[in-house]
Amino acid sequence: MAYWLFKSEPSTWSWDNQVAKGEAGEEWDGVRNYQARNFMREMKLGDRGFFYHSQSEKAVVGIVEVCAESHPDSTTDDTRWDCVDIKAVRPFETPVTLDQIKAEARLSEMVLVKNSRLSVQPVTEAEWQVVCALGDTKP
DNA sequence: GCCAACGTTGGC
DNA sequence: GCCAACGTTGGC
Repeated sequence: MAYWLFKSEPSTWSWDNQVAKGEAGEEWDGVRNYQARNFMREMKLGDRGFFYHSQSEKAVVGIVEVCAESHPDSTTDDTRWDCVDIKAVRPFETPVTLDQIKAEARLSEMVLVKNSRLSVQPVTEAEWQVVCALGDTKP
């Protein structure tokens, strides 16, 4: 199983919106970046991901699961863009802020730190464990 | 609200 | 195929 991170502006699509979709989950559509799309194409059913709020909040707030593998993005006719569906698994007991992540030496190689603009990114298993521990949340 | 970083587009 | 111009993102 692989681990990922999905970034969203809470004013556009928040953790609460995601939770409201329940088990059905929701398309992670609207991504128009090749790197991000390629990562989504690699995702497998059951892969886990962090749900990250960018902009004002800048914190990992929950855990999601891939519930549909890569398929065409329904918000465009452009065949270049694919996306996956994700569903909420559980919220973080304590959101883990970008500041905390930056302050943690074991997370210095995270894509979130290295390339802050990439909206869908891979997370290593070691990083996954550290962030979950910081958030007092079961991996 | 600003600005730096980065990705994409389009002209050559 | 290169590179300048432009648009967008996201941290501060």
